[in-house]
Amino acid sequence: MNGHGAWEYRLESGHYDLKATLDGGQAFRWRESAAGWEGVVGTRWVRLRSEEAHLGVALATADANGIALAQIQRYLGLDHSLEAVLKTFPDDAPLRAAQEACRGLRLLRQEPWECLASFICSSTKQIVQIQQIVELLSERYGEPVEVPAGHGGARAFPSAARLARCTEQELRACKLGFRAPYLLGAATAVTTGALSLETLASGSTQQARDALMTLPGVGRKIADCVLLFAYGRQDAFPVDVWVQKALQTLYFPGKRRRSLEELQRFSQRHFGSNAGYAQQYLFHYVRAHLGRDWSRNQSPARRRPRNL
DNA sequence: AACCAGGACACAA
DNA sequence: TTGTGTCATGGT
Repeated sequence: MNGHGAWEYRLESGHYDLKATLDGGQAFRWRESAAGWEGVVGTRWVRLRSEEAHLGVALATADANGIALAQIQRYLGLDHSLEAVLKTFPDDAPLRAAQEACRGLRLLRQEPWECLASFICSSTKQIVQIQQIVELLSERYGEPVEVPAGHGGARAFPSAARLARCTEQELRACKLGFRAPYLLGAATAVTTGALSLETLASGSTQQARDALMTLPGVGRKIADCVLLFAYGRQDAFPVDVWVQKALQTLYFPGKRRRSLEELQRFSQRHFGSNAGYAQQYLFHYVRAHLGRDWSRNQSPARRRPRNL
C-alpha cells in the first residue's frame, strides 16, 4: 500500500491514451483527478495513470491472486495487440489521418448490462449529458464499493434487478426523459430472463443484434454499440450522427447523400476484419480534430429548412 | 437564442 | 422500403 491508502500495480500496455479511450464516448463514468483517471470496473474502484510504456493501476484493496488485475486488463482491451489490429485497416487517407490523430486509442470491453443501459440513455444526448445521467443512476441506485482511506464514496453501476424495481418517475428524475420507459423495460427483460445477456456471447453477431433489438429503446445503432464495446464484436459498426457525417464527408466528398443503410453496407465491406475499431478511430478523429464547425457547415445530413 | 445531441418508434406514402 | 414528426432535456 502506498501513502494514500491505495494498492499500486502496473499493467504492460505500450502507449495507451486513457483520455481518448475512457472519455471518448465508450464509457461514461471515468473522471480525471490530479492522481489519474478514477472509475469503477464491476464492483471495484480503480484509478489509472498512463506512464511511459505501462499503466499504473491503483486499487482500494489488495489484489492477492491477480484476479482484479486480470479483469482490468481485459476491460482495457489489453488482451489483444493494437498494432496487429491497426495493420488490418485499409490503407486510405481518412484512416491514415485518424490513426495519426488517435495514437493509443483502444476499444474497451465493458460489462454488458452497464454498457447496454448507458447507451439506452444515450439517444439524442450529448456525451456530457449521458455522463450526468449515468452518474445519477449510480449515486441513487448503485451499491457502494470500497475506496481508499480518505477518499470520497463511489458506487457501482446499478444492477438490472435494482433498476427494474424503480418507477418510471424515479428514472425520469435522473434526467432520462422519454428514455425512462425504455430503460425500465430493458431492465425488466434482463431481470426476468426474457433476454439473457450471457448467451449473447455465443452465436453469430446478427443473432445477438436481433436479440438486443427486441428490447425497448434499442435499435441498430445502440445494439451495435453494445456488441462492440461490451462483447468485442469487431463486425459491429455503430453509425451515429458523427460517423454518418464522417463517412459521407471523408469517403463520398461532394457526392450525393448516402442513406444510413448504404453507409452501413459500405462500412461492412470496406473496413475489414476490425471494422469496429476503425469506426471508433473515425468517431474520435472527427470529433476531436475536426470539431463542431465541421459538423455544422458540411453536414450533408442536415435537415433542410421547412417551407422551401 | 436557436440549434443540436453516440436514436428509436409509429406512421405515412 | 424510405422519409417525416415526436419524444425530454440541456450544452454550446
